[in-house]
Amino acid sequence: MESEELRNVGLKVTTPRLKILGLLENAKAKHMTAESIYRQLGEGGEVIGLATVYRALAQFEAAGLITRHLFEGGQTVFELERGPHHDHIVCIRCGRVEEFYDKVIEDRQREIAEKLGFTLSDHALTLYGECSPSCPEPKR
Amino acid sequence: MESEELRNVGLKVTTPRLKILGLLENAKAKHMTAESIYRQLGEGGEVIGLATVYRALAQFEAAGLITRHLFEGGQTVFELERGPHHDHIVCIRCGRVEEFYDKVIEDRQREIAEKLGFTLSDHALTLYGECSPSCPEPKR
DNA sequence: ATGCTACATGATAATAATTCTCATGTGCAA
DNA sequence: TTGCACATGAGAATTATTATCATGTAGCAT
Repeated sequence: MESEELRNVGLKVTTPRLKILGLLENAKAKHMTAESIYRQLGEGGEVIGLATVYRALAQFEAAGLITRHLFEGGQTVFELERGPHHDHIVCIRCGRVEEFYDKVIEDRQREIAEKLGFTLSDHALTLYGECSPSCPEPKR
Repeated sequence: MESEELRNVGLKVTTPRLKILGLLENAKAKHMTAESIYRQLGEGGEVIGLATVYRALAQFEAAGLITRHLFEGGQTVFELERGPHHDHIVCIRCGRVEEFYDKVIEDRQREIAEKLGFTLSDHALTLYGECSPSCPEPKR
């Protein structure tokens, strides 16, 4: 249960945190902005302060429960850290996000960092393109 | 000459644009923020409105003269589009930026996009790590 | 169960980064 | 050289995010 997750990372189990975690688990969209989380909770009758949403997301990220992605266009999105690591490909027209994992790339990254004398701690790889020749306009 | 570059992409040759392009070419730091460009020009006696800096950078980017990178920590940096394509590795402690190019990764990206039905138009790959075990704190 | 205390929350102010507005200035083609 | 579309600068406006602070509460110790 979600309460467990919170306790495990040393965070108090509070209603706002449970709501936010719950939404991230059940929402149709896997990648959400702080704003969209705030809005959807509000629409669902769960009014939670925007500041609390930001705080919770920051804590979840620090605890490793979620990941933050800085996609182009200034949209900062959060995603539940579940399952294996993966990177993203974003459609520049409709905004659709697909995930992928490529062992070759992962390995090369580590090698490259090492060769340059860096201790790799993280990486951000996002591809951008059109998801189909007839992709419609953004939904924004 | 820089005037050429501007004319070639259909932009009028103006003093602010030349100054900004010139700074990007000669500055010690290869990756600069709008703010740092504004500040350095000001210190050099070339006072140019901050809004103009932002405008010029946006136009240069649209014209393909420069590239915009969204590194973690909220810093948006610009870099002259010169020489071959490359990606970056950023030190999470001191902020140092190194560049690298890896054909294997580049090729895989194209293959992955294709496999997912996307037409690749761009990508962002940035590695994060510590540049040395004894790296000092940020310089900010 | 009750109280205590550290931590959490919400409303709002504050910041930071970037974009917009608009009156004025200017590159450059005719 | 002149006209006009485009450029500029100063500051207002927006957007995204973080800080402040008075008040509420989870959860441990009674």
